[in-house]
Amino acid sequence: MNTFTFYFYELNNFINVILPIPLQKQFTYKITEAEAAFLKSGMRVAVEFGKSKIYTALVYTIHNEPPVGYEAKEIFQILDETPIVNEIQLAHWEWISNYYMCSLGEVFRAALPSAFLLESETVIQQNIGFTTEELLNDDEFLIYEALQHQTQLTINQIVEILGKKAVFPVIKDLIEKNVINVKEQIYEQYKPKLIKYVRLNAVWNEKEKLSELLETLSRAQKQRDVILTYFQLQTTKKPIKVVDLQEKANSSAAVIKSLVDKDILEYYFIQTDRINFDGNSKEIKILTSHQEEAFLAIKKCFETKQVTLLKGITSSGKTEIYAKLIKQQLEQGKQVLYLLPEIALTTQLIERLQIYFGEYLSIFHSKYSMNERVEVWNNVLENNQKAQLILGARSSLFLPFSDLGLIIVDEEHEPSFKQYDPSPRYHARDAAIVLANQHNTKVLLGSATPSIETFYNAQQGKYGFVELNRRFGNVLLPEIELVDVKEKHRKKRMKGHFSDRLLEMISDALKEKEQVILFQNRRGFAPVVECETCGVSPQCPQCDVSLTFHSYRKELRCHYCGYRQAMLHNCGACGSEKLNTKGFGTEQIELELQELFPNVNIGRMDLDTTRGKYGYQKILGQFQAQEIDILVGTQMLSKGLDFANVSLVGIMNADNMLNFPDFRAHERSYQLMVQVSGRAGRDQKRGKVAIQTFNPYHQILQQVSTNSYDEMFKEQLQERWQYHYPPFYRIIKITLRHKNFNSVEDGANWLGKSLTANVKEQILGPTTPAISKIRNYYIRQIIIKIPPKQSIAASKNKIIRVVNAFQAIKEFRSIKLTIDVDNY
DNA sequence: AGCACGCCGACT
DNA sequence: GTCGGCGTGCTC
Repeated sequence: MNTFTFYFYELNNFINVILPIPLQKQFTYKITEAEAAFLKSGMRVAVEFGKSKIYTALVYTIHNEPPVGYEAKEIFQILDETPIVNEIQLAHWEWISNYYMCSLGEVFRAALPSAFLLESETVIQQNIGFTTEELLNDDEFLIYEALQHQTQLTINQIVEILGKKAVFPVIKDLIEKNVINVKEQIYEQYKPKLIKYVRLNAVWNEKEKLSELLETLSRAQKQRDVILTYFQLQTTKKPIKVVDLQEKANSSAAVIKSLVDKDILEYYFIQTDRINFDGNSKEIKILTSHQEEAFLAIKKCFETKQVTLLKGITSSGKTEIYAKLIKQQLEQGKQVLYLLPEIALTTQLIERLQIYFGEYLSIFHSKYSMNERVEVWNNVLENNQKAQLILGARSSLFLPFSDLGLIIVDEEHEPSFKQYDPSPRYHARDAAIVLANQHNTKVLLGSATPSIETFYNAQQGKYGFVELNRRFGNVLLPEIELVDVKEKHRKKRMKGHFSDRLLEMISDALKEKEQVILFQNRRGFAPVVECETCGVSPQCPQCDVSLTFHSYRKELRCHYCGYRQAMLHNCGACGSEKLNTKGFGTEQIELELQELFPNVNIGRMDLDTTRGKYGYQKILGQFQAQEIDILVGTQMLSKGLDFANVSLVGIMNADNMLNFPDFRAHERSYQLMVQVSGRAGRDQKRGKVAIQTFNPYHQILQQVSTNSYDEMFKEQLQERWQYHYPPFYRIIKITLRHKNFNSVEDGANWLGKSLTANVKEQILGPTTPAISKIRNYYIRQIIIKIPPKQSIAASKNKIIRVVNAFQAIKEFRSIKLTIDVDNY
């Protein structure tokens, strides 16, 4: 080695990586010259972090600046041949991290399917053929010896064997000396799916053997049937799946297995993609003149505006317009992202788009398995045709698009586009607009009841605006009737929670063999159980809420922490046996209905009945097949379900949503009621909606019944301005949580004072939220309102400085603090 | 976020 | 006398 190359080697190579942890810092690792030439931004590497942890990190930058103050560690292993994350994504992540005040690592963790992040349970195995034991030092020999008895060792086991913590240098040495390898499957959790096929053993292939074959099976009727079915299927010349054969022959796996055991049949495997479409695609319906008009208007808006809002009432045929826009992009070879709220993804919409775009369409949401998600990711990364159109929930925003032509955000007003719990707390609609900007492409927002912010932006000319006011086939909007429950109570015309008017309407619908949907925005049986004698109701021991009674299992549950206990027989405070229920939920409605209409099939759809991947489909399928006459459910009913035979929608109690303590309660109530109403009367007949309320003169109810979105918007906007809410003021919410009541109290007060002193904005709080304790953590909140025309970025910087000062105080170090930007 | 290091109570 | 509780500080 001459001096020059020696010097060159000393010219160090480093990478900065993103680690999937909530730390703002970047971490620097040392790499070799060869690694520097190979690695690219967006590839994954495994790195040692701390003394005994290995993380999947993402290469961010490659450089030659040695870090000051510490010696950089070397990377452990390179995990990718080519980048799995592209430059646009990285830029987008950076925006999310800045805007939503979280670390890049948190975005990284949320963005990648978990299969791409390796499990920390690292396992080593012995390399076959290593025999030169004399090369090993003591520690290494100990491990080598252990591997003679055990095929694999975990890091913890190695720590035990060696009796010390720093085991990575030893492992590294062993890898270099070719003694061991790190088990591959740790890095690649993704397994391609294998399908089991069956074929005839080659021995029996000749025609004349057939009779001989059947002869040998003359005494096994079932097996004979299978063979005969096999020959039938074989005529199609396609590979025969074991499941298909089993089904067609009306046989069992055991019968086929015994044929395999007799060497008559044999199994073989073909690798398939999990996500496959095998139907026939159809041409998009020709647009009606109104749809065509809207389509052209959208195209026109896109010439000057990056974002366009399509406000189209329920069943105005928005989907067909989307389809035509999508088609144009696909024909140009561009990728399209179609975002939908999670719950809407299980519905007929998928089927419809599948018919139009089957071979282009991939679906991506949280109920898909890890493996399915990796497949979609790879297909998008390689820009494969079958993933050119992505239909997905908010997280599909993070897929590795490289050539996006259009983003559609359908049901734009839906609150579920905002992520609340694990950071990053992003809003998918807003992040989609930024992403589109980075791809230099367009966004179409669609809704029948746009959010106040979006409609305001459209009104201000920031977004393009197109309206579609006619229902497909000119079906009339449902007739909405407000039922005054207070009045009915006074006149004693209530049966349980049903007014005589609603019951009459239900009977009428059932008489016509039509279906009914009843909406109650609360699950369970009765929210609160109260003692008649002393007024005490049972509380959750871990949270500041009353327990909810679920009659099905006769138990009390907490909807915040999942705590459950058996229903009490007498009051825990005074011992009285007079326990009463207050309020009502879906379960109780279902029960009352069963008594009122004993011969009618009733279904219930809420969180409790839709667990599991196909939970929804099952209930909805039954409803579709008209096995269920009345469907009772929570707001999951409101999402894009089209049932031709539903003529009546009943809203059991409009008041509890209107009185919800949130600045959006009125907007949300309006949206929800309009969406639910839209389920009534899809075909020729005009649907009916009954809304039961204690206050029929409430302006929102009036606006719902007269279908006055514009009036609702004007009124709400006025209130937003008056009380300093979005879209005029921006809101950042800080939440503090601690197991100790006094700790949060002190911390929140300190933070509130410091924010007031250092940040000019309106600081509200600290306040105690309506639910002051969850899972034994006491909660305090501080709201920061940023006035219009003030730099949000500057305000955030000031907030960050105060928060850093807060966290530097050791008494407050144990307080869990979350920042939620645009917490609406 | 994890995880190790470090200093005070109930137990073999 | 030790095991283990969770406070505190660091991770390239």
